[in-house]
Amino acid sequence: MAQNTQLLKGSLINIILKLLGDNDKMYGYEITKKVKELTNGELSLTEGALYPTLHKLEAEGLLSVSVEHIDNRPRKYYSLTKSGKKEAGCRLESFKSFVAQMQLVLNLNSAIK
Amino acid sequence: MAQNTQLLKGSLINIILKLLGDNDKMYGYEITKKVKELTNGELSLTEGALYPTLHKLEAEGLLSVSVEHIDNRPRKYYSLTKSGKKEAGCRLESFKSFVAQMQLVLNLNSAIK
DNA sequence: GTCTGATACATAAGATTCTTATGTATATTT
DNA sequence: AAATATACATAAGAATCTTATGTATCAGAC
Repeated sequence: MAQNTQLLKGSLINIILKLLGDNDKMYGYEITKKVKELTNGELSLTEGALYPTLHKLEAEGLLSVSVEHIDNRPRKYYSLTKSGKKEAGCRLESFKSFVAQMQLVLNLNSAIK
Repeated sequence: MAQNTQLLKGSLINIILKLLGDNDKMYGYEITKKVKELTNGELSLTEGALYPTLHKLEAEGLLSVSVEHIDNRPRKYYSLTKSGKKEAGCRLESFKSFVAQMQLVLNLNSAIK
């Protein structure tokens, strides 16, 4: 099943920003499920990486939080703030370009490999 | 010119393995130039990251070195070893799949962003 | 003839980001 | 009753990168 662990360096923030750009509010656990679903189980975010990153983005003012209680359990919904939307736009642009550059490099002379 | 610094986490090793898979021997400085050239200056490897990574891959037995002297200056040519070729195949496969998953996630609902 | 920039290597301190391990607590399924 | 899923959280340690610095040679500018 080839789970791509160990391969997320630097992309976690971009994944979060992208999903919140599309969905307008999501909670942490939901994000982990969503990524698994979107990638057919190939990519797994660990909670140990996710939650601190959400806190960091909140501290930076890119995300806002609202807590709701579902089934007697708290959920923290995150949304992009106004400045978060701007920043997300920039960062995703350059991350997309980075990913494109990676494919460029990886797909040269594919005859050889 | 939007230089994508800060975005290379985890991909450096894969870039090295890919280039050495294609070119059979390269030296460090040449690798930095090659990446700049291939990506039209968008991606720059820093030497502070590159050289330690080459040393590490050598220590792991994936690369072999031969020193040549050009213009009275030493060059260390790196090549994939036998086991390096095997490993490179595996790692590049899963890195390619990771990059593909990234594009998958980044290009959903692009209408919204 | 000296200075700048390119070539070519190297290392070290510090920052960032991830993994792994744990912990708490409730709800659902077996 | 126990295991799994839901839902958050933090902390120690590892891995990987940035920035800064260092050495040394060579080519071209001025």
